[in-house]
Amino acid sequence: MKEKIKNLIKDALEKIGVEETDFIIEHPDDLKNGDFSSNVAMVCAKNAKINPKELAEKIKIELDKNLPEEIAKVEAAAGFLNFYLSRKYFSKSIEEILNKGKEYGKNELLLGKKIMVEYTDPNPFKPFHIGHLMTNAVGESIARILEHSGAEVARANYQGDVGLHVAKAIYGLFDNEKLQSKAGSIALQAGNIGRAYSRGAELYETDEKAKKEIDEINKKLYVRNDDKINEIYKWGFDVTMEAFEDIYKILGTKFDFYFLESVMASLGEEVVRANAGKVFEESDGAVVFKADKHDPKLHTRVFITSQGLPTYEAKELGLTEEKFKTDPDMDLSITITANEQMDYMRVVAKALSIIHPELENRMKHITHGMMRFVGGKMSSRKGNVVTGESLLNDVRDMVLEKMTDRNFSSEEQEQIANEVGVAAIKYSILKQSIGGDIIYDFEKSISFDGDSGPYLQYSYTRANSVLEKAQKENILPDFENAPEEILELEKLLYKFPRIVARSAFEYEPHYIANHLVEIARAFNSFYGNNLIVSKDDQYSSYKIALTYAFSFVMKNGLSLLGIEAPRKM
RNA sequence: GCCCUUGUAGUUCAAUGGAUAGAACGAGGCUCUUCUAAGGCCUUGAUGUAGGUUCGAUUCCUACCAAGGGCACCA
Repeated sequence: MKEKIKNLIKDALEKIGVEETDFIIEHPDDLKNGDFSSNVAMVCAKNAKINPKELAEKIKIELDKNLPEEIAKVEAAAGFLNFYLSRKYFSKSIEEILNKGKEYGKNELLLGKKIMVEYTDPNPFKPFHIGHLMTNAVGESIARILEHSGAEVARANYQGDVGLHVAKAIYGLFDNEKLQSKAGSIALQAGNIGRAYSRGAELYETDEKAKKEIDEINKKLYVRNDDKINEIYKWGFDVTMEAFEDIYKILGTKFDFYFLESVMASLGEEVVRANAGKVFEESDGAVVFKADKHDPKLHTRVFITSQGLPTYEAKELGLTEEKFKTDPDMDLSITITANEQMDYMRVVAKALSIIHPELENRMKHITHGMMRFVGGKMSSRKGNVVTGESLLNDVRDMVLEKMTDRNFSSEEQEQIANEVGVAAIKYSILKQSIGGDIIYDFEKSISFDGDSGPYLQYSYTRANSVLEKAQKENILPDFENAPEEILELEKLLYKFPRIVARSAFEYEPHYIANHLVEIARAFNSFYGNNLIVSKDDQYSSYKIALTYAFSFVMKNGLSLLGIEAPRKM
């Protein structure tokens, strides 16, 4: 449609004899200004030496001579040209949504592209905290949006199975043997290991003797020569990894690849050694990369310590090579982390682009903001981080409380509560642009009013109830006999595919989240002002078709945010 | 000190260089004998400061101010 309007304007300009300059066709922010608008008169006015308003008027007159049936009217206002689409156009767009169903909203922006997305990255032996929840929500949504744009996406998770944090956890487990109990659920055992880690981390800072022992355990872990440590390591690793899987299941993520730091360490070290003298140089006994030599905005970082151990930077080199080994034709490798890692990822990327120039444009680092807390410094109090699991449980319990007056089996109740809870959390993360920090407010993240995940789900279930009633009363959807007035809901629904494309192009899920709130609001308003299923209403069939269209778009949109759409709640 | 990110209603967020800067929460009022009131309707308020580019700047540029992150052997 956009192209069609553009061509109409081009023809009109030619007929008037005004030279064409670059102009745009866009959806105006406010529906009052039409369905499409163009700035053509303003950008061309200067060359044509006419007042923009006059030029807009002239173009309008020319356009009016030959309007296609999809356009109801053209208006010249404040120098803009506003196009109003016709009833026929909207009826057809509703028909299109119903025909495409699940496929509606897909685009071919990335057709045939192979993309790997790495996200979440929790560390075994450490708690899965809400920061991981945030990366997971962002990563899963971006993965789905890319898939919806035609890409073949592989999901990857990179986990720190070696390092000081493991030694701290193991020290904590030795320190308090109760925490080693193998009784109870996986979640319970993993929780104990998390507590052991917190304890170890605290003692490492405050207790000299503990610090020494933890460093000792760390060395033994590296060479793997202590049976007692190896045994507890294996148990702890298995338990925490399994606990992570349970969380992924609730969150709706399934990874295709798992990369472990212990494996990347030696691979990365090899890469650094192979390029020593060329890319890397020695400095104070360590092997470093002086990125500032290549770009003054970057800085020097250590890749291999003076102790001879590879750092995270070196491991990242190994990781990137491994990722491209899974598929040498991969078009893009995306890594999603918090923005505190931005600067050194740039250094790593610089080193990589020198070693592997062919990969330079095939790597992308997307950063999201940090989780901050409102009303309390939870993060600064050691061992008092909000774990993903506790948050999920709290939210689920709140939902259950709210559901007491509904008639569901306990099984149904459990599932719905989980889906609604995850929606509340994910939406509170994804509703805003991912770059900025998120001020995490527990009360708000589980709020079910207004601008929230459950609000979207609730609108969807309402639509479902309407459709069930329509089936019972045997009224079928139809697009032919539509009311003359074009509803706001229709004007929002047909924009969905463009919103998805923009989200994919910018790697920003919040455009979808915001659009879903708009259509939910429009639907709820429509629902409140109309009896949709009614034998006495000649437009009932059209309204039912519209309700179907809404439910498809809402379900598809929620799915792109990684949120389930329950039929009832 | 240097580099990166961010400054928009009381609060949390929107706004591909365009029209009267949008929502939500909060506060106040109305609204269920109708398809789920987790809803709808109405009222209330903002672009950090100073310049610049432009027909037009929340958006781009410069300086300043403020917040957060990073800057050699942690990740």
